[in-house]
Amino acid sequence: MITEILIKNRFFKDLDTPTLEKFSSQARLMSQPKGMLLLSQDTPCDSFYLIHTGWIKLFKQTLDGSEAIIDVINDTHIFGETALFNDHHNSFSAEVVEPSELIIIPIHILETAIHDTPEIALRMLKVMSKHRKRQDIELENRDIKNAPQRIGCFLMRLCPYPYEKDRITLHLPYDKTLIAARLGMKAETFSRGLAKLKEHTDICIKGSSITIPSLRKIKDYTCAICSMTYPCGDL
Amino acid sequence: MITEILIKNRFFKDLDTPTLEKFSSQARLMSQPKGMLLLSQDTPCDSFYLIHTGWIKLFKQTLDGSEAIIDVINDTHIFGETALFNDHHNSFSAEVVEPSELIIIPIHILETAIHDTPEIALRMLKVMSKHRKRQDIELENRDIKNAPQRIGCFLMRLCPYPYEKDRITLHLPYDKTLIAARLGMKAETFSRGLAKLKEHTDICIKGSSITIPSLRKIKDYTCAICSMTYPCGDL
DNA sequence: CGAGGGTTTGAAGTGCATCAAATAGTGTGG
DNA sequence: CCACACTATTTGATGCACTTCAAACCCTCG
Repeated sequence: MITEILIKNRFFKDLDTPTLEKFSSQARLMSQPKGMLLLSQDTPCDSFYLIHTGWIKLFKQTLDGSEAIIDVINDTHIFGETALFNDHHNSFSAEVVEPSELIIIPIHILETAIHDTPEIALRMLKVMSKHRKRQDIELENRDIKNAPQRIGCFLMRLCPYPYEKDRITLHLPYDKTLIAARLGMKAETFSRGLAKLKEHTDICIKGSSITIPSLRKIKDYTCAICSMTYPCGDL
Repeated sequence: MITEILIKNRFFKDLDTPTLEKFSSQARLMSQPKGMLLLSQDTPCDSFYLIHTGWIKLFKQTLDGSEAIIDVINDTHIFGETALFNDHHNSFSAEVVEPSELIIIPIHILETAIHDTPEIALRMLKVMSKHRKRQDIELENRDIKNAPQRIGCFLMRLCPYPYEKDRITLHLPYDKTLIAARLGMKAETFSRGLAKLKEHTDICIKGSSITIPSLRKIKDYTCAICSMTYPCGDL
């Protein structure tokens, strides 16, 4: 079961059997309800996680009690592995925001695998490289896109690939309040921004499900000022 | 000469001689004037750079002609290495913003070294991990700090370590316009923000040199809402 | 059905951007 | 060494996007 999940993931796919075995033998699959805190910023941590299903919020807590969202990630993503290069601490917290099934693996397995198996080190580099690109885009988005445009970008990235088909219906994967925070705005701004996006692109909003009659209109409105060329690809 | 520069850098220090030799034999030291474009976004690139002296701006160009600053980096930093995991392209451009001495190394050297030398892969991971932390903090800063606070944070990180000494005079490493962009604000906002910071912390501004009578005041004003604990360390 | 959180809406405030113009600073050629 | 040209920076006035505060609405779940 666990092995099956692992080999479907880019990071573990097509590894030689002994290496894969090292991970799978120590991995545990677990279900976690909404609200569960998995990592606590600056606290020692000796495991990392692979998301099988669900959504996880990564965030930083500040001295005055507020929080800054770093990312909200779902299946195929790994998190907590940064502790490896940070004295077994993570510089952020992680919380379940939608019921999730996670694979938890002792980080020392990853540590020795990186040292002993060049292929693992290489894959780790690819993971980090992808993350870097993701964060670069996020910074750019905050810099140059306004609220409705960031929302449009968010919606487009939720659309199943290939994007070509018209009339896509999707439903928001987690609370609007959290989407707002993820996009660096307040819940009220998100609400109003979505309304403005509707004016421009004829999307239809019913609670948490959204119907997009024309992706091209969203693209014209959202991507015109971006450095990425549509489609943005998997990030 | 080149070897001496390399071994002073965290990434190349204490490597075994043959490995170091592979890099140094193919490395070239060059001086580049302000304004020189070193990397162009989405253009094939087969070298990466180590900054010896000077400052380099990494940025993304958007379809409508504006640009978003990803980072502005100086000595000991590496850039362009991301092409390795991106089909020999970089997803950003790089420009010299202060006269710089750079070491340029063919990226295939790095590529084979990563594959053949576990130690190199490991160091690469550390570099990327550090970069990740840097970007996470940047995102947080944009989220929760206002303009004067981001300026304060920027100034504090310019201060020589250890920070304890009072009455530090430093001078801004590059144009105020660029610092503004780096901090995600306009030049006018930077100017006014610096003035506001002065009200709160008694810093003294003379052109591009700034005297800080009390680091504690800046810290109180700037770091109170941050997730990092002062001092922020080397990032 | 009712409590409590998520979401929307309205009104008012704030911070930053924009536009415009003045000032300071820098490098150039004479 | 000076005057000019050009850029960087500052300052002022105004506008807009987003936030804040407050209240209503809605939805879900016990």
